[in-house]
Amino acid sequence: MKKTSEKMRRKATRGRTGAEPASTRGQERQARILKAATELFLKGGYGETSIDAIVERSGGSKATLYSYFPTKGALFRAVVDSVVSNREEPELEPSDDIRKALTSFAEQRMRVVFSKRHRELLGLIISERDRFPDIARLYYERGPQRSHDLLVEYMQALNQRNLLDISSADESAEFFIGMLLHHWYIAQLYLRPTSPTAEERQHRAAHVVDRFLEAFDSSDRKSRRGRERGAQK
Amino acid sequence: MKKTSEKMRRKATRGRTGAEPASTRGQERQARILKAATELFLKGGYGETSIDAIVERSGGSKATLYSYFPTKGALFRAVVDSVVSNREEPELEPSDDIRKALTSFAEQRMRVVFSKRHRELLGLIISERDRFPDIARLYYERGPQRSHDLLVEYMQALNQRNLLDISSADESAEFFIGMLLHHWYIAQLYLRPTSPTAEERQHRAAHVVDRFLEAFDSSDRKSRRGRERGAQK
DNA sequence: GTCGAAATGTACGGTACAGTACGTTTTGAT
DNA sequence: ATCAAAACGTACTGTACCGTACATTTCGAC
Repeated sequence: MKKTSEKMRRKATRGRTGAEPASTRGQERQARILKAATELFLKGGYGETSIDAIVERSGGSKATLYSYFPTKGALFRAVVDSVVSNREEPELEPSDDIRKALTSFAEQRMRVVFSKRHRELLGLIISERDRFPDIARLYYERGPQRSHDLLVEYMQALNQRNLLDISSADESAEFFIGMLLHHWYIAQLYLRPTSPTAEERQHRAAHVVDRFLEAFDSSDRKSRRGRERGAQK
Repeated sequence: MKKTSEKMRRKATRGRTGAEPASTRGQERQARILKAATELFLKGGYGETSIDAIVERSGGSKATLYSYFPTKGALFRAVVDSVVSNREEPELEPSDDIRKALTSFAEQRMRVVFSKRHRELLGLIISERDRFPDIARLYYERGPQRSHDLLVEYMQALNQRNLLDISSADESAEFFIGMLLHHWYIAQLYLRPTSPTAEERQHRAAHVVDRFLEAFDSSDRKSRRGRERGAQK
């Protein structure tokens, strides 16, 4: 056992901590594994995706995989965690132009929720809900919950300034999002649908905002009734 | 061999066909197996439920099971098929009292959709959507689709008689159901929630119908605005 | 180029499970 | 009581797969 100073220096510069990948090489390996696992898990689910398949796709070896992720479940957690965390955050520009703000929010939500990636993610999370309930909860809080809270906050602010006529901001937000998403959401869950086009999303966003304001905005009431009348199936 | 008349009569009444279970005994065995399989599949999912477990619970033997259901997948199909087919059908009493009709419809839908049985069924169907896409489609058509169509039909009728002011019955129905179900539906999917109580369901049904009529019923407009004002969180 | 750590490949242990084979027991009609 | 069909139970086959062991190769810093 010799203590050569070079090695000690090297070790010192790295600042490695037990868990985290030390070198660039390690990071790269780990990333490759995570990527392969993500693709396979999203496509095939947990039970149907074998470690061997992940190893083969990642190009690495089984032992390496297990040196980074102690178990299949841990790898799964890491995958879903990264996917959930790297998703587009819900945003709501708190403009005074209510129609514009709501429409933009609506379109953004639909773009995210009805994307291919999200569709795969949903199936995965629901399928493994019993095995990994904490993951399902994490998703719920970062996704639907967060989006809901954002909308509630905005509506409460508007309500206090009498720009909106709402008895319960909570319920109004639920209604708005329900109108917007529900129908396509279940189709997405049970059929294997194609995502709506940008046009369809815009169309729907506009209609939902119209109806919503019609029911909730006292000043705006009955204004655009004529315009809507013609151009719908 | 004596031919006593009683027995011949009995056999004649049976009318056995090749596939179908001949005797009472067979029917009973099959039913026991199906029941056990239903319970286990609904609770644990497809992959997690083993044939041996089903056999054990049904009290029968493996060979018997395989004599009725050629494969695990076939048994699963039979299970989901029976559960889906024996569900409560969506109903809509086409009364002229719009509020009453919609409210009753709404409460019925929620009672079904947020029942424990239905919650389990959803998870199962979504989880195995890739393995059994036809089953998912069957469920969708008999459940959400059917309920939607029913509502559309009703709304179109009302619209033609100018009792409702709707540009697209399709869209209106989507909005109504979305307002009604979406929020709790999602919670049910991602968390492991308790079903809403009868009171909560009534409360929500009333609110949804109110808001809906406010946005869509030209005659009813602005009538109950004051009443709603107080008693909401 | 040298050396140690990281990565690889392969093979294996252990286990869980779908489906089959077959000898034995139960059932229910005559 | 008798007899055939149905049900049973147990053991077995084959397979898929998680996780480990280990001997060998590659990499990257000096």
